[in-house]
Amino acid sequence: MTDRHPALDELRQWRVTIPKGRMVYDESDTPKAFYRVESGCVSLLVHSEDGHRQILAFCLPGDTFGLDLAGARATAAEATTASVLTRFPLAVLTDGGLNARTMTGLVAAATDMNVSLSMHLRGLGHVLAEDRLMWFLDWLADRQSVSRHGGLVQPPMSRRDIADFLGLAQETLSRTFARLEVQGLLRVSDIRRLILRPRRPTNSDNPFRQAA
Amino acid sequence: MTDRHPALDELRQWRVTIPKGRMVYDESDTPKAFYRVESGCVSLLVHSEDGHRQILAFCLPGDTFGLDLAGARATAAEATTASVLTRFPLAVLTDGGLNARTMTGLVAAATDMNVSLSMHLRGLGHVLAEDRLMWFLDWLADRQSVSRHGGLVQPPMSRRDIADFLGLAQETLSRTFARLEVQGLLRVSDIRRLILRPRRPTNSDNPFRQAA
DNA sequence: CGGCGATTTGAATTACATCAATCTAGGTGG
DNA sequence: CCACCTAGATTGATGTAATTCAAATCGCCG
Repeated sequence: MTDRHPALDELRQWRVTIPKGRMVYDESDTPKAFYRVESGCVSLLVHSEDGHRQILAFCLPGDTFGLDLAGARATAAEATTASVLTRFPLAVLTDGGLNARTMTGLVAAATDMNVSLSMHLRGLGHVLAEDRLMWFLDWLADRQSVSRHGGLVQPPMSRRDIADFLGLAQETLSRTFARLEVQGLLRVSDIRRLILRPRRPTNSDNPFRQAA
Repeated sequence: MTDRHPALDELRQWRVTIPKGRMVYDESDTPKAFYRVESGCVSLLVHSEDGHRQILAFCLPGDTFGLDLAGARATAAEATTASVLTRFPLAVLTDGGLNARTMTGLVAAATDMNVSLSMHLRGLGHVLAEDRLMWFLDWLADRQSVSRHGGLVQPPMSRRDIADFLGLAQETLSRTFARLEVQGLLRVSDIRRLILRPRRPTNSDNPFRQAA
Protein backbone atom coordinates (compact mmCIF):
# COMPACT_ATOMS: atom_id res chain seq x y z
CA MET A 1 0.00 0.00 0.00
CA THR A 2 2.76 2.37 0.95
CA ASP A 3 4.64 1.29 -2.13
CA ARG A 4 1.99 1.26 -4.76
CA HIS A 5 4.41 2.03 -7.56
CA PRO A 6 7.67 0.30 -6.73
CA ALA A 7 9.05 1.28 -10.12
CA LEU A 8 9.59 4.76 -8.72
CA ASP A 9 12.09 3.45 -6.21
CA GLU A 10 14.64 3.32 -8.97
CA LEU A 11 14.58 7.08 -9.26
CA ARG A 12 16.89 9.41 -7.45
CA GLN A 13 15.16 10.24 -4.20
CA TRP A 14 15.51 11.14 -0.58
CA ARG A 15 13.43 11.47 2.54
CA VAL A 16 12.16 14.77 3.84
CA THR A 17 10.33 15.43 7.07
CA ILE A 18 7.71 18.17 7.10
CA PRO A 19 6.32 19.61 10.31
CA LYS A 20 2.59 20.18 10.67
CA GLY A 21 1.41 23.29 8.87
CA ARG A 22 4.53 23.70 6.75
CA MET A 23 4.10 24.16 3.00
CA VAL A 24 5.77 21.66 0.73
CA TYR A 25 5.29 24.06 -2.15
CA ASP A 26 3.12 27.06 -2.84
CA GLU A 27 0.75 27.99 -5.59
CA SER A 28 2.60 29.35 -8.63
CA ASP A 29 5.92 27.90 -7.51
CA THR A 30 8.05 26.35 -10.22
CA PRO A 31 7.79 22.56 -9.88
CA LYS A 32 11.12 21.00 -8.98
CA ALA A 33 10.10 17.68 -7.53
CA PHE A 34 7.23 15.37 -6.87
CA TYR A 35 6.58 13.46 -3.68
CA ARG A 36 5.25 10.31 -2.18
CA VAL A 37 3.70 10.33 1.27
CA GLU A 38 5.32 7.80 3.59
CA SER A 39 3.50 8.84 6.71
CA GLY A 40 1.21 11.68 7.74
CA CYS A 41 -1.14 13.66 5.52
CA VAL A 42 -0.59 16.38 2.94
CA SER A 43 -3.37 18.49 1.49
CA LEU A 44 -3.40 20.05 -1.95
CA LEU A 45 -5.24 23.34 -1.79
CA VAL A 46 -5.92 26.67 -3.40
CA HIS A 47 -6.77 30.06 -1.99
CA SER A 48 -9.17 32.28 -3.87
CA GLU A 49 -8.60 35.99 -3.93
CA ASP A 50 -11.71 36.41 -1.76
CA GLY A 51 -10.12 34.41 1.02
CA HIS A 52 -11.94 31.19 0.26
CA ARG A 53 -9.94 28.05 0.88
CA GLN A 54 -10.55 24.89 -1.12
CA ILE A 55 -8.79 21.61 -0.45
CA LEU A 56 -8.56 19.53 -3.62
CA ALA A 57 -7.09 16.37 -2.19
CA PHE A 58 -5.84 14.75 0.97
CA CYS A 59 -2.74 12.71 0.23
CA LEU A 60 -2.29 9.78 2.58
CA PRO A 61 0.54 7.24 2.87
CA GLY A 62 1.24 5.69 -0.52
CA ASP A 63 -0.13 8.63 -2.48
CA THR A 64 2.02 10.49 -4.95
CA PHE A 65 1.51 14.18 -5.54
CA GLY A 66 3.16 17.15 -7.20
CA LEU A 67 3.86 15.45 -10.51
CA ASP A 68 3.21 18.68 -12.42
CA LEU A 69 4.76 19.36 -15.79
CA ALA A 70 3.42 22.86 -16.27
CA GLY A 71 5.60 25.88 -15.59
CA ALA A 72 3.90 26.69 -12.30
CA ARG A 73 2.08 24.85 -9.57
CA ALA A 74 -1.67 25.02 -9.89
CA THR A 75 -2.12 24.23 -6.19
CA ALA A 76 -0.21 24.55 -2.97
CA ALA A 77 0.74 21.52 -0.89
CA GLU A 78 0.71 21.75 2.87
CA ALA A 79 1.37 19.23 5.60
CA THR A 80 -1.88 18.65 7.47
CA THR A 81 0.00 16.62 10.04
CA ALA A 82 3.70 16.11 10.51
CA SER A 83 4.66 14.00 7.54
CA VAL A 84 7.50 12.06 6.08
CA LEU A 85 7.80 12.29 2.31
CA THR A 86 9.98 10.82 -0.38
CA ARG A 87 11.12 13.53 -2.73
CA PHE A 88 11.78 12.76 -6.41
CA PRO A 89 13.40 15.54 -8.46
CA LEU A 90 11.43 16.24 -11.63
CA ALA A 91 14.66 16.67 -13.55
CA VAL A 92 14.69 12.94 -14.19
CA LEU A 93 11.93 13.48 -16.70
CA THR A 94 14.08 15.64 -18.94
CA ASP A 95 17.37 13.96 -18.21
CA GLY A 96 16.24 10.87 -20.04
CA GLY A 97 17.76 7.50 -19.41
CA LEU A 98 14.67 6.16 -17.69
CA ASN A 99 13.61 2.61 -18.32
CA ALA A 100 10.13 1.80 -19.54
CA ARG A 101 9.02 0.38 -16.22
CA THR A 102 9.84 3.58 -14.39
CA MET A 103 8.09 5.70 -16.99
CA THR A 104 5.02 3.54 -16.70
CA GLY A 105 5.21 4.08 -12.95
CA LEU A 106 5.14 7.82 -13.54
CA VAL A 107 2.09 7.55 -15.75
CA ALA A 108 0.46 5.38 -13.10
CA ALA A 109 1.23 7.93 -10.41
CA ALA A 110 -0.32 10.67 -12.52
CA THR A 111 -3.44 8.68 -13.29
CA ASP A 112 -3.81 7.77 -9.62
CA MET A 113 -4.14 11.46 -8.90
CA ASN A 114 -6.79 11.62 -11.61
CA VAL A 115 -8.76 8.92 -9.85
CA SER A 116 -8.46 10.76 -6.58
CA LEU A 117 -9.66 14.06 -8.01
CA SER A 118 -12.47 12.34 -9.88
CA MET A 119 -13.68 10.69 -6.70
CA HIS A 120 -13.66 14.06 -5.03
CA LEU A 121 -15.72 15.64 -7.77
CA ARG A 122 -18.09 12.75 -7.55
CA GLY A 123 -18.38 13.24 -3.79
CA LEU A 124 -19.21 16.91 -4.22
CA GLY A 125 -22.05 15.80 -6.44
CA HIS A 126 -23.99 14.99 -3.29
CA VAL A 127 -26.37 17.83 -2.61
CA LEU A 128 -27.00 17.21 1.08
CA ALA A 129 -24.29 17.89 3.64
CA GLU A 130 -25.05 14.58 5.34
CA ASP A 131 -24.39 12.65 2.16
CA ARG A 132 -21.18 14.53 1.52
CA LEU A 133 -19.89 13.83 5.00
CA MET A 134 -20.84 10.16 4.88
CA TRP A 135 -19.13 9.88 1.54
CA PHE A 136 -16.00 11.40 3.00
CA LEU A 137 -16.04 9.15 6.04
CA ASP A 138 -16.52 6.09 3.84
CA TRP A 139 -13.56 7.17 1.77
CA LEU A 140 -11.42 7.64 4.84
CA ALA A 141 -12.53 4.30 6.24
CA ASP A 142 -11.52 2.62 3.01
CA ARG A 143 -8.14 4.29 3.04
CA GLN A 144 -7.59 3.27 6.62
CA SER A 145 -8.85 -0.25 5.92
CA VAL A 146 -11.27 -0.19 8.81
CA SER A 147 -14.21 -1.72 6.97
CA ARG A 148 -13.98 -4.73 9.23
CA HIS A 149 -12.00 -3.39 12.17
CA GLY A 150 -14.96 -2.21 14.18
CA GLY A 151 -15.43 0.91 12.14
CA LEU A 152 -12.91 3.08 13.94
CA VAL A 153 -11.82 5.95 11.71
CA GLN A 154 -9.17 8.44 12.75
CA PRO A 155 -9.25 11.56 10.62
CA PRO A 156 -5.81 13.11 10.60
CA MET A 157 -7.18 16.52 9.65
CA SER A 158 -9.11 19.26 11.43
CA ARG A 159 -12.81 19.98 11.06
CA ARG A 160 -11.94 23.10 9.14
CA ASP A 161 -9.91 21.04 6.68
CA ILE A 162 -12.78 18.63 6.20
CA ALA A 163 -15.15 21.55 5.66
CA ASP A 164 -12.83 23.10 3.09
CA PHE A 165 -12.55 19.73 1.38
CA LEU A 166 -16.30 19.19 1.21
CA GLY A 167 -17.16 22.76 0.31
CA LEU A 168 -19.20 23.33 3.46
CA ALA A 169 -19.11 26.03 6.11
CA GLN A 170 -17.43 24.85 9.30
CA GLU A 171 -20.62 25.39 11.24
CA THR A 172 -22.58 23.29 8.81
CA LEU A 173 -20.04 20.51 9.09
CA SER A 174 -20.22 20.59 12.86
CA ARG A 175 -23.99 20.40 12.82
CA THR A 176 -23.88 17.61 10.29
CA PHE A 177 -21.61 15.55 12.51
CA ALA A 178 -24.10 16.03 15.32
CA ARG A 179 -27.02 15.03 13.11
CA LEU A 180 -25.32 11.86 11.93
CA GLU A 181 -24.61 10.93 15.53
CA VAL A 182 -28.26 11.42 16.45
CA GLN A 183 -29.20 9.18 13.56
CA GLY A 184 -26.87 6.52 14.91
CA LEU A 185 -24.72 6.42 11.80
CA LEU A 186 -21.70 7.55 13.71
CA ARG A 187 -20.26 7.93 17.19
CA VAL A 188 -17.76 10.65 17.99
CA SER A 189 -15.56 8.98 20.56
CA ASP A 190 -13.02 11.76 20.33
CA ILE A 191 -12.63 14.59 17.88
CA ARG A 192 -10.15 12.45 15.96
CA ARG A 193 -11.66 9.06 16.70
CA LEU A 194 -14.93 8.23 15.00
CA ILE A 195 -16.80 4.97 15.07
CA LEU A 196 -18.81 4.28 11.93
CA ARG A 197 -21.79 2.02 12.01
CA PRO A 198 -21.06 -0.91 9.72
CA ARG A 199 -22.45 -0.25 6.30
CA ARG A 200 -25.02 -2.56 4.85
CA PRO A 201 -23.19 -5.46 3.23
CA THR A 202 -24.27 -4.40 -0.26
CA ASN A 203 -21.14 -4.24 -2.40
CA SER A 204 -19.01 -4.03 0.71
CA ASP A 205 -16.21 -5.55 -1.26
CA ASN A 206 -16.35 -3.45 -4.33
CA PRO A 207 -14.31 -5.09 -7.10
CA PHE A 208 -13.26 -1.72 -8.49
CA ARG A 209 -11.20 -0.56 -5.60
CA GLN A 210 -9.51 -3.86 -5.02
CA ALA A 211 -6.30 -3.22 -6.89
CA ALA A 212 -6.70 0.58 -6.75
CA MET B 1 -3.29 23.94 -29.57
CA THR B 2 -4.92 20.93 -31.12
CA ASP B 3 -1.58 19.21 -30.96
CA ARG B 4 -0.45 20.00 -27.48
CA HIS B 5 1.56 16.83 -27.16
CA PRO B 6 3.02 16.08 -30.58
CA ALA B 7 5.04 13.23 -29.07
CA LEU B 8 1.86 11.18 -29.05
CA ASP B 9 1.67 11.29 -32.83
CA GLU B 10 4.33 8.63 -32.95
CA LEU B 11 1.97 6.15 -31.36
CA ARG B 12 -0.25 3.79 -33.25
CA GLN B 13 -3.51 5.63 -33.74
CA TRP B 14 -6.52 6.19 -35.91
CA ARG B 15 -9.41 8.53 -36.28
CA VAL B 16 -12.88 7.76 -35.00
CA THR B 17 -16.03 9.78 -35.49
CA ILE B 18 -18.58 9.78 -32.70
CA PRO B 19 -22.14 11.01 -33.20
CA LYS B 20 -23.74 13.27 -30.63
CA GLY B 21 -24.91 11.40 -27.56
CA ARG B 22 -22.93 8.24 -28.26
CA MET B 23 -20.78 6.82 -25.48
CA VAL B 24 -17.08 6.45 -26.15
CA TYR B 25 -16.85 4.14 -23.15
CA ASP B 26 -18.98 3.41 -20.13
CA GLU B 27 -18.34 3.36 -16.43
CA SER B 28 -16.67 0.11 -15.33
CA ASP B 29 -15.59 -0.75 -18.87
CA THR B 30 -12.13 -2.21 -19.22
CA PRO B 31 -9.87 0.51 -20.63
CA LYS B 32 -8.56 -0.38 -24.06
CA ALA B 33 -7.58 2.99 -25.46
CA PHE B 34 -7.21 6.64 -24.71
CA TYR B 35 -8.29 9.50 -26.92
CA ARG B 36 -7.53 12.98 -28.07
CA VAL B 37 -10.32 15.31 -29.12
CA GLU B 38 -9.78 16.71 -32.60
CA SER B 39 -13.12 18.45 -32.90
CA GLY B 40 -16.31 18.53 -30.92
CA CYS B 41 -16.75 18.01 -27.19
CA VAL B 42 -16.68 14.93 -24.99
CA SER B 43 -17.84 14.89 -21.39
CA LEU B 44 -16.56 12.61 -18.67
CA LEU B 45 -19.37 11.79 -16.30
CA VAL B 46 -20.67 9.51 -13.61
CA HIS B 47 -24.16 8.42 -12.66
CA SER B 48 -24.96 7.91 -8.99
CA GLU B 49 -27.27 5.12 -7.97
CA ASP B 50 -29.87 7.76 -7.03
CA GLY B 51 -30.02 8.99 -10.60
CA HIS B 52 -27.84 12.01 -10.04
CA ARG B 53 -25.62 12.93 -12.98
CA GLN B 54 -22.27 14.61 -12.47
CA ILE B 55 -20.04 15.78 -15.28
CA LEU B 56 -16.41 15.75 -14.22
CA ALA B 57 -14.87 17.33 -17.28
CA PHE B 58 -15.60 18.74 -20.70
CA CYS B 59 -12.91 17.68 -23.13
CA LEU B 60 -12.41 20.15 -25.96
CA PRO B 61 -10.16 19.99 -29.03
CA GLY B 62 -6.60 19.25 -27.98
CA ASP B 63 -7.60 17.54 -24.74
CA THR B 64 -6.59 13.97 -24.04
CA PHE B 65 -8.81 11.71 -21.97
CA GLY B 66 -9.26 8.09 -21.02
CA LEU B 67 -5.65 7.46 -20.08
CA ASP B 68 -6.69 5.11 -17.27
CA LEU B 69 -4.41 2.38 -15.98
CA ALA B 70 -6.82 0.86 -13.49
CA GLY B 71 -8.76 -2.26 -14.36
CA ALA B 72 -12.01 -0.43 -14.91
CA ARG B 73 -13.12 3.00 -16.02
CA ALA B 74 -14.00 5.28 -13.16
CA THR B 75 -16.12 7.47 -15.42
CA ALA B 76 -18.05 7.21 -18.63
CA ALA B 77 -17.20 9.30 -21.68
CA GLU B 78 -19.96 10.60 -23.91
CA ALA B 79 -19.94 12.79 -26.97
CA THR B 80 -21.67 16.04 -26.07
CA THR B 81 -21.58 17.06 -29.71
CA ALA B 82 -20.60 15.08 -32.77
CA SER B 83 -16.87 14.66 -32.35
CA VAL B 84 -13.79 13.47 -34.13
CA LEU B 85 -11.29 11.69 -31.91
CA THR B 86 -7.88 10.15 -32.30
CA ARG B 87 -7.80 6.76 -30.65
CA PHE B 88 -4.58 5.43 -29.10
CA PRO B 89 -4.63 1.79 -27.94
CA LEU B 90 -3.44 1.48 -24.36
CA ALA B 91 -1.55 -1.67 -25.24
CA VAL B 92 1.41 0.47 -26.23
CA LEU B 93 2.07 1.02 -22.56
CA THR B 94 2.72 -2.63 -21.88
CA ASP B 95 4.21 -3.48 -25.26
CA GLY B 96 7.26 -1.43 -24.44
CA GLY B 97 9.50 -0.06 -27.12
CA LEU B 98 8.42 3.51 -26.53
CA ASN B 99 10.98 6.25 -26.70
CA ALA B 100 11.46 8.66 -23.82
CA ARG B 101 9.85 11.55 -25.64
CA THR B 102 6.63 9.62 -26.16
CA MET B 103 6.53 8.46 -22.56
CA THR B 104 6.98 12.01 -21.40
CA GLY B 105 4.09 12.94 -23.64
CA LEU B 106 1.95 10.37 -21.88
CA VAL B 107 2.86 11.76 -18.49
CA ALA B 108 2.07 15.22 -19.79
CA ALA B 109 -1.31 14.08 -21.05
CA ALA B 110 -2.11 12.56 -17.67
CA THR B 111 -1.05 15.65 -15.75
CA ASP B 112 -3.08 17.83 -18.10
CA MET B 113 -6.15 15.97 -16.96
CA ASN B 114 -5.09 16.64 -13.39
CA VAL B 115 -4.99 20.34 -14.11
CA SER B 116 -8.42 20.18 -15.67
CA LEU B 117 -9.97 18.34 -12.75
CA SER B 118 -8.25 20.65 -10.28
CA MET B 119 -9.65 23.68 -12.03
CA HIS B 120 -13.08 22.15 -11.82
CA LEU B 121 -12.78 21.50 -8.10
CA ARG B 122 -11.60 25.04 -7.68
CA GLY B 123 -14.62 26.29 -9.59
CA LEU B 124 -16.99 24.33 -7.42
CA GLY B 125 -15.43 26.10 -4.48
CA HIS B 126 -17.58 29.10 -5.36
CA VAL B 127 -20.58 29.11 -3.07
CA LEU B 128 -22.89 31.30 -5.14
CA ALA B 129 -24.42 30.02 -8.35
CA GLU B 130 -23.54 33.31 -10.07
CA ASP B 131 -19.88 32.90 -9.25
CA ARG B 132 -19.87 29.32 -10.42
CA LEU B 133 -21.44 30.22 -13.73
CA MET B 134 -19.12 33.17 -14.30
CA TRP B 135 -16.18 30.94 -13.53
CA PHE B 136 -17.42 28.43 -16.08
CA LEU B 137 -17.98 31.05 -18.74
CA ASP B 138 -14.53 32.50 -18.15
CA TRP B 139 -13.05 29.05 -18.53
CA LEU B 140 -14.93 28.49 -21.74
CA ALA B 141 -13.91 31.89 -23.06
CA ASP B 142 -10.29 31.07 -22.35
CA ARG B 143 -10.56 27.77 -24.12
CA GLN B 144 -12.16 29.43 -27.10
CA SER B 145 -9.64 32.25 -27.04
CA VAL B 146 -12.26 34.93 -27.11
CA SER B 147 -10.72 37.16 -24.45
CA ARG B 148 -10.20 39.80 -27.10
CA HIS B 149 -12.58 38.73 -29.84
CA GLY B 150 -15.53 40.70 -28.60
CA GLY B 151 -16.40 38.24 -25.90
CA LEU B 152 -18.44 35.85 -28.00
CA VAL B 153 -18.59 32.44 -26.36
CA GLN B 154 -20.28 29.46 -27.96
CA PRO B 155 -20.97 26.71 -25.46
CA PRO B 156 -21.10 23.40 -27.29
CA MET B 157 -23.12 21.77 -24.51
CA SER B 158 -26.72 22.00 -23.32
CA ARG B 159 -27.92 23.85 -20.23
CA ARG B 160 -28.48 20.54 -18.54
CA ASP B 161 -24.88 19.57 -19.15
CA ILE B 162 -23.66 22.86 -17.72
CA ALA B 163 -25.89 22.36 -14.68
CA ASP B 164 -24.56 18.84 -14.14
CA PHE B 165 -21.04 20.17 -14.49
CA LEU B 166 -21.53 22.95 -11.97
CA GLY B 167 -23.56 20.90 -9.53
CA LEU B 168 -26.65 23.09 -9.87
CA ALA B 169 -30.28 22.32 -10.62
CA GLN B 170 -31.23 23.15 -14.20
CA GLU B 171 -33.75 25.68 -12.99
CA THR B 172 -31.18 27.40 -10.83
CA LEU B 173 -28.81 27.60 -13.78
CA SER B 174 -31.49 29.10 -15.96
CA ARG B 175 -32.34 31.72 -13.37
CA THR B 176 -28.66 32.47 -12.87
CA PHE B 177 -28.21 33.13 -16.59
CA ALA B 178 -31.12 35.53 -16.40
CA ARG B 179 -29.69 37.28 -13.36
CA LEU B 180 -26.27 37.74 -14.95
CA GLU B 181 -27.94 39.22 -18.00
CA VAL B 182 -29.85 41.71 -15.85
CA GLN B 183 -26.59 42.70 -14.21
CA GLY B 184 -25.11 43.34 -17.62
CA LEU B 185 -22.34 40.79 -17.24
CA LEU B 186 -23.64 38.78 -20.13
CA ARG B 187 -25.89 38.87 -23.15
CA VAL B 188 -27.64 35.77 -24.43
CA SER B 189 -27.71 36.34 -28.16
CA ASP B 190 -28.75 32.78 -28.79
CA ILE B 191 -28.87 29.79 -26.52
CA ARG B 192 -25.47 28.78 -27.84
CA ARG B 193 -24.08 32.24 -28.44
CA LEU B 194 -23.22 34.30 -25.40
CA ILE B 195 -21.53 37.66 -25.31
CA LEU B 196 -19.45 38.27 -22.21
CA ARG B 197 -18.76 41.74 -20.99
CA PRO B 198 -15.01 42.27 -21.13
CA ARG B 199 -13.47 41.53 -17.78
CA ARG B 200 -11.62 44.22 -15.94
CA PRO B 201 -8.08 44.34 -17.31
CA THR B 202 -6.66 43.14 -13.99
CA ASN B 203 -4.40 40.21 -14.77
CA SER B 204 -6.09 39.82 -18.11
CA ASP B 205 -2.92 38.29 -19.40
CA ASN B 206 -2.25 35.91 -16.61
CA PRO B 207 1.28 34.53 -16.96
CA PHE B 208 0.18 31.15 -15.68
CA ARG B 209 -2.10 30.25 -18.49
CA GLN B 210 0.14 31.46 -21.22
CA ALA B 211 1.70 28.13 -22.14
CA ALA B 212 -1.26 26.21 -20.74
C1' DC C 1 -3.23 27.73 35.31
C1' DG C 2 -3.96 30.99 31.55
C1' DG C 3 -4.76 32.08 26.81
C1' DC C 4 -5.74 31.51 22.15
C1' DG C 5 -7.35 28.90 18.42
C1' DA C 6 -10.62 25.36 17.17
C1' DT C 7 -15.14 23.77 17.65
C1' DT C 8 -19.77 24.00 18.85
C1' DT C 9 -24.26 26.16 19.48
C1' DG C 10 -27.89 29.65 18.57
C1' DA C 11 -30.90 32.77 15.76
C1' DA C 12 -31.94 34.96 11.52
C1' DT C 13 -31.45 35.18 6.67
C1' DT C 14 -30.90 33.67 2.07
C1' DA C 15 -29.99 30.95 -1.77
C1' DC C 16 -30.97 26.75 -3.79
C1' DA C 17 -33.88 22.56 -4.74
C1' DT C 18 -38.17 20.93 -5.78
C1' DC C 19 -42.58 20.46 -7.92
C1' DA C 20 -45.42 22.07 -11.47
C1' DA C 21 -46.66 24.53 -15.48
C1' DT C 22 -45.55 27.15 -19.53
C1' DC C 23 -42.83 28.33 -23.38
C1' DT C 24 -39.53 27.60 -27.16
C1' DA C 25 -37.05 25.40 -30.80
C1' DG C 26 -35.78 21.60 -33.67
C1' DG C 27 -37.31 17.79 -36.21
C1' DT C 28 -40.86 14.82 -38.49
C1' DG C 29 -44.41 13.68 -41.35
C1' DG C 30 -48.49 14.68 -43.78
C1' DC D 1 -44.80 24.37 -46.35
C1' DC D 2 -47.07 24.08 -42.30
C1' DA D 3 -48.98 21.64 -38.27
C1' DC D 4 -47.62 18.76 -34.91
C1' DC D 5 -44.68 16.65 -31.58
C1' DT D 6 -41.20 16.29 -28.26
C1' DA D 7 -37.08 17.48 -25.76
C1' DG D 8 -34.98 21.37 -23.88
C1' DA D 9 -35.40 25.60 -21.47
C1' DT D 10 -37.75 28.99 -18.75
C1' DT D 11 -40.81 30.84 -15.18
C1' DG D 12 -43.48 30.65 -10.84
C1' DA D 13 -44.45 29.38 -6.07
C1' DT D 14 -42.98 27.08 -2.02
C1' DG D 15 -40.23 24.52 1.40
C1' DT D 16 -35.89 23.64 3.21
C1' DA D 17 -31.16 23.23 4.01
C1' DA D 18 -27.08 25.80 4.22
C1' DT D 19 -24.80 30.26 5.12
C1' DT D 20 -23.92 34.01 7.97
C1' DC D 21 -23.11 36.58 12.11
C1' DA D 22 -22.54 36.16 16.89
C1' DA D 23 -21.44 34.13 21.20
C1' DA D 24 -20.26 30.39 24.16
C1' DT D 25 -17.57 26.37 25.03
C1' DC D 26 -13.89 23.21 24.49
C1' DG D 27 -9.16 21.79 24.19
C1' DC D 28 -4.50 22.07 23.40
C1' DC D 29 0.02 24.17 24.36
C1' DG D 30 2.93 26.89 26.72
